[in-house]
Amino acid sequence: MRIAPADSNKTDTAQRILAVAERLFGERGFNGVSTRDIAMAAGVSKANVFHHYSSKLVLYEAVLRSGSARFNALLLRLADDSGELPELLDDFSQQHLQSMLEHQNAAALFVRHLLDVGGSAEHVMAENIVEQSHDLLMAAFAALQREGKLAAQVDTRVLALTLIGGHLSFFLLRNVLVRAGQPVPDAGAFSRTMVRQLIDGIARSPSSSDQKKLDQ
Amino acid sequence: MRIAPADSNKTDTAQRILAVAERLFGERGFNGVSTRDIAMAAGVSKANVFHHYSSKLVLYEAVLRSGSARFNALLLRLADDSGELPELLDDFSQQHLQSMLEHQNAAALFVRHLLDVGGSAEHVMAENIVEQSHDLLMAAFAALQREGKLAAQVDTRVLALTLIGGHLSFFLLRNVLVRAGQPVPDAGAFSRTMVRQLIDGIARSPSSSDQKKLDQ
DNA sequence: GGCTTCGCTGACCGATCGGTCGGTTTTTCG
DNA sequence: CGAAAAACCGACCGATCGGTCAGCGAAGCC
Repeated sequence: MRIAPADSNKTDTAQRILAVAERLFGERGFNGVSTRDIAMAAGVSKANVFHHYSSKLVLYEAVLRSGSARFNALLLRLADDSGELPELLDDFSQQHLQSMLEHQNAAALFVRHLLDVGGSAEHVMAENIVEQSHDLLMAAFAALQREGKLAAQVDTRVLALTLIGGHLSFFLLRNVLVRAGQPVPDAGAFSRTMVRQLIDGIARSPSSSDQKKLDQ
Repeated sequence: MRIAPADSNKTDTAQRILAVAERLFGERGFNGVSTRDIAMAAGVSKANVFHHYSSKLVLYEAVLRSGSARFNALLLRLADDSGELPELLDDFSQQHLQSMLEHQNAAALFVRHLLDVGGSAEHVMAENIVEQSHDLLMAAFAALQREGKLAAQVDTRVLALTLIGGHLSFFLLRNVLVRAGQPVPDAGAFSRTMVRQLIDGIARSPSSSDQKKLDQ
């Protein structure tokens, strides 16, 4: 508590354990990582892990919480955005995808949770966080629609799922795509192209939305 | 081998073990399921599981293989499709999403694999299957583009990722959406709406593509 | 009939799991 | 300084893990 390190009041060691746990849990899932693995990777004894976190599950929940805190901060920044549709959507898409890739272990963790069927406490927690961000995105789209920036007949819920779904598949498949040989778009180019195609549609040549720097 | 049961030459018991394993692995992941769990759920002794499958990993790979066989059969049916863009995309999207939901455990299994980082043998296998289906979809889109049914400036790779990404997010989030209160579109309606929005774009009122039964 | 093969089982194995405990070092504070 | 508190450790615990093994009973084959 000397310097109050911005994002937490945890000890250095406790934070290091948390960071290592986030990486390992993200890479291999809860059951794929032992407390011995975490202790060894963090350079401490296994007993010390239990000194800072009373159980493996508690540590796991702490990882989940810290990841969700980061993500919520991102979403709140997006809420009070303004501008025209292409730039707005571009900005959000860009930041969302970049954030997924930057914190890939946390992202993987949440996806893993959505796959699990059980109604466990952590599962519900992960669903709550996802639902919360979904609501935020939906609200933003609804506002766009009210202002006439988004066509009235657009189903905003479907749009939201399509947009974050695109990010999801890019995130999950980027390694596969790399192996496939063809040149792989970086995240920025992918996000930009996807948003452009979403706005203009894929059936005809573009006309309604601006075209300026998109032909790069 | 008496009746040669259509899809395999395995014993009844061996098939039952396989089916149970697919469900459990899909629900909880490889490390989240013990061979005891599988044996108990299948109503056999644990030793019998090892009689039919030499190791847990071999059983897991068998599950993966049977899942990929099903999926490949679906893809091949899609390849020799013909018609106009809206119907074509609608058909593919419809069947792909429906297949994901029908075999949700297999789908979950593949997603889990894409999350894992290790270059293990099963991981590579899962990536190969996904890459293969990705290539098939890409080829179909390229043909559409050659025939002029798809706008020339469309990036087919991005389109493919957007489309299956939409399915992915629907698949992952359907439980969350249910909890969210608002009416949840069924898979068919979701797929139809997504394809329509992809074709027409979201920025303007539709004109180029047909509109007939979409206002349902 | 006998003899082999096959599906199947309960009992057991060493290894590893999450978690605990007693004790030692380091830090904090009056 | 000295005492209390917090950080940290090696050794250990019962439970469960994946996997093995000797043997049982029914079916197929001569």
